[in-house]
Amino acid sequence: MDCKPPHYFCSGSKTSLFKDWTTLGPSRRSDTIETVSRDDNGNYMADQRIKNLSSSRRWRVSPNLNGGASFRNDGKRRKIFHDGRTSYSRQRSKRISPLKRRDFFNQCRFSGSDRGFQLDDRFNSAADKRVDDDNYCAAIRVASSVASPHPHPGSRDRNVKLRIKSFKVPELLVEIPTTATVGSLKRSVMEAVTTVLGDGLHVGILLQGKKVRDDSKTLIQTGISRDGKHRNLGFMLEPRHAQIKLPRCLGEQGITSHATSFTLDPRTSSISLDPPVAGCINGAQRDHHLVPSLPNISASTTLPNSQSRVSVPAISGEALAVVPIHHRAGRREFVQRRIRRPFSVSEVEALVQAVEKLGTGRWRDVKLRAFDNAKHRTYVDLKDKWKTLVHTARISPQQRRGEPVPQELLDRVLAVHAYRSQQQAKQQQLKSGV
DNA sequence: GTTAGGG
DNA sequence: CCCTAAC
Repeated sequence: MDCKPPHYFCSGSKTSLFKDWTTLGPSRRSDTIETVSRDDNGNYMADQRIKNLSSSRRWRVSPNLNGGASFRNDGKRRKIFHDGRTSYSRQRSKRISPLKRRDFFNQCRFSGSDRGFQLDDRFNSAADKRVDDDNYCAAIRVASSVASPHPHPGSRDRNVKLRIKSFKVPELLVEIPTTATVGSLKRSVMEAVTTVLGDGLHVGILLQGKKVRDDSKTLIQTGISRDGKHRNLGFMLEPRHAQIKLPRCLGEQGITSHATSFTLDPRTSSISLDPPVAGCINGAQRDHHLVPSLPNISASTTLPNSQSRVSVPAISGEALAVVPIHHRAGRREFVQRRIRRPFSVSEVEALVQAVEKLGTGRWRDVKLRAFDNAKHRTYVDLKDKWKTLVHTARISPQQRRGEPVPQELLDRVLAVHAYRSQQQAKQQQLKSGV
């Protein structure tokens, strides 16, 4: 019935995916391990807390509470969302509060000392470089040098030192309604990127043009050895799925459930590597769990009238570092604000009537009496609505917004409120006065 | 789980 | 609508 807003493919500038990184931990020379996250305005900032990607991601939405694009992976939550939020308050009570969210993210934060280690391109052995992309987080590090400061004596011929000079991630397509805000566009792109980096990618290794598929092989067995003949060794970020659909809910301005999807371009780019060089590593990292880290996206928000895309091209780093995240299944989890659903006049009528009968302060009963079938109205909502009704009734009609509430109803609101206030005042006097 | 009130 | 102290 309602016309579906057109969708634009939004184009991003071909800027580096991994710029604006800052030093995260002790590093030597100019090589740094860097993390990227965003500030309160949703901008991505370096060296702040990382919102981690959770393998057990249950439902994901925009962190911006006002109607950001969103999607969720959790069937339970989705069910609730689609069936009218049955028992919403229960659900809500289980959500992560902002503080909890902060705590959650803090657990995922990269630290320069204990958590953030630097593989420094030195692999202890083939087996040690066991990159389980589901459990590991790799941060790209721009390095000016690959020189190993502490070469491990006697291990030179058992280790291979790799320097990744460039890194590309697959192209992203972000589809978003034209009625979405720029902010939600940004969030959509972020969601797409984090999803891809979270569990939509895995690392592939290309050796002399051939994919190395057997993870159990050692580097020597595979041919990635010390002889320095493998200039064409490459790492790839490969889409785990050729296409990832992200059901989204844009809670903005009546955009409620436009399916937005982004498509992963299956094309991948390889990482060029310098010839292997003997090196060493100080072990102890083999059990760290890593997942791809969050790159900085600087996609332009211009909306061309034709299809284009958010392109997430390449970084121009020179080395790769791997940074662990303690959080095992550490994935991010956003909380979405409920979509705004203004009370209709009939709802106001029902509310006023119920409050006239039950009075204020029995919102659960009011809910049961007048809104038992309105699953999206909690008793807190009713309490809040009453509060705004009282306020609305007190201000001038010119100041009121939204669908006009009949003055008759507002008069009743004031009458009930005055009566209840009076009762309450008497109670107070009884309590303190005697 | 509800209520009440600030955000 | 959200959040949460207080009950």
